[in-house]
Amino acid sequence: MCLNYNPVSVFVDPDLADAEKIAKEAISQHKMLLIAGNCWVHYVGRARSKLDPGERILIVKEDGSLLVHRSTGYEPVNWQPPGCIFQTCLKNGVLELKAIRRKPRESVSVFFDRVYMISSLSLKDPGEFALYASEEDMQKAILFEPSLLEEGFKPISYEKRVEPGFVDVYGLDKNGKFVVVEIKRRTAGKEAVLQLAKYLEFIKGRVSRETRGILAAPSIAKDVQRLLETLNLEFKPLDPKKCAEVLNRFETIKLEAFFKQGSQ
Amino acid sequence: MCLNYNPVSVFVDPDLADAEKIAKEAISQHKMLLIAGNCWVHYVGRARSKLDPGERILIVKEDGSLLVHRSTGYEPVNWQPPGCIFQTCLKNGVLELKAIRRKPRESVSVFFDRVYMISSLSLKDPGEFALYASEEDMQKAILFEPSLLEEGFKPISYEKRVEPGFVDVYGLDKNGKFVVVEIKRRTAGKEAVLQLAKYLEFIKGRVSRETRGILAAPSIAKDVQRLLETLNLEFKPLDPKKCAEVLNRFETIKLEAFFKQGSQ
DNA sequence: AATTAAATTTCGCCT
DNA sequence: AGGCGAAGTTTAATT
Repeated sequence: MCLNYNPVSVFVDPDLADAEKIAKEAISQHKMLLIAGNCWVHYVGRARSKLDPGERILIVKEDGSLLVHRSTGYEPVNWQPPGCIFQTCLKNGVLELKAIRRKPRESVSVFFDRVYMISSLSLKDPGEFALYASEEDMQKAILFEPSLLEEGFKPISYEKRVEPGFVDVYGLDKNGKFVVVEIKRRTAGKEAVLQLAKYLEFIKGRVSRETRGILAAPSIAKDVQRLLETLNLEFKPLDPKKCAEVLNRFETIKLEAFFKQGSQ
Repeated sequence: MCLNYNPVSVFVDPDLADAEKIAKEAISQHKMLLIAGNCWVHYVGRARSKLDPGERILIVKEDGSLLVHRSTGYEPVNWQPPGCIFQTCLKNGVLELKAIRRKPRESVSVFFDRVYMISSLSLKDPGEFALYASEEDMQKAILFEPSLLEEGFKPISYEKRVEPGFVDVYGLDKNGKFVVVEIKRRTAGKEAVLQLAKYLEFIKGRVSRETRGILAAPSIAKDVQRLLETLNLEFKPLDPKKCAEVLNRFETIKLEAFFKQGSQ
């Protein structure tokens, strides 16, 4: 009835007393808790709701958030945001799991009379989430659509090896000057400016033409902007959302080209 | 490594080939699919996103919706609304699960290199979900706050047994007339009107005072309204949300009274 | 902390 | 099916 493996423990068809023990332990140890069973739900707070009995999935996350999912629908039928306090109570053959929140004062109670499966999970999740575009995507977008950087820009190469590291994008402006581009996905900090300065220094020593250094990022702090200007570098606002639109457009074009080719 | 019980099958530490088989089967049979494992996610569509590797929960529901949940946060990090088409692909030790939607054209791909647990579930869920107030709650709200029905209304009893069934609420109006109230949670239909008429007919035969029949519901269809008027009955708009506010207020009052009592 | 604006908003009601 | 408005909206950014 029980299986353990690395970050997960699964119990199938536990009695409600065992289920309560497992749930209590998972919650107190800040593990993710997952229950499949027959339940009904009461919510009182900003609004109020009742969910009549049925088989559903309950998730309690490490941060004290709660989700009740039915077998259909993208949205949870009931939920509670992070930071809840939890109580469990086993009485008359019913296991109650209550998630309480203050500010606003509200609570969700889930009542189980059957638990088919209960699982506690310790999930390690260091992965970064990048909406619209990662730094790599922003680089790709500039290569697809160089005018994102400035009118007349012509990329020559990317991820170019220079002594201190790799130059994100490297090219010529409309006047034939060499341009070194450093891309940041978030508000550019001092490090980004210094990095760009280093790369430019290296390039200057190896090229006879005039050079420019451009820092492309969604935004830049005022004091960092001053440093940038002191070092004779430039800032270009680059919106990840705009980059995503460019990438989607080009991928669609590539896709259409593929279908055209395929149909001939 | 595998446990079966009634509506759920759970597989712990399956190899990716088994996981693919289980996933394919669950999806084709319109069962709910649940995977815990190490994964990364790409989304392209209205927007675009990348999620770097980490341990997460994937849910595919019967209706073809998809959810990727991290260990924290109330919202899914990636998702796809109901009605998706699914593809799976096992290649180079990576299991890809792709959910495609048209209109708008978008797709979410989840790549697993480790599956800790995979489960398919056949959940039966007939339970009704009532936001704000169930019919019973609306009845309770009128008893707490009779002016919800009309100014001067005085409830006498509720769930009163009459020959054809049970009268929801029963009382006197400000002029001393008997009032029979029929409550519906949704737009009132013909049945509700006929039911109220039946109850009122029964009451009329047993009471010497004048009587009124009031149908309380969020709304009523035009043709049903005509029938209602023909039968000399009345309609009173009753908003479940307003009822919920009343109930919350009274529960708070009851709670405060309880605490006052407790502290003395 | 409070206010405002955006969201892969979603969802329901109406035409 | 498309458009509008509300949501237990939520969430992030800004004052």
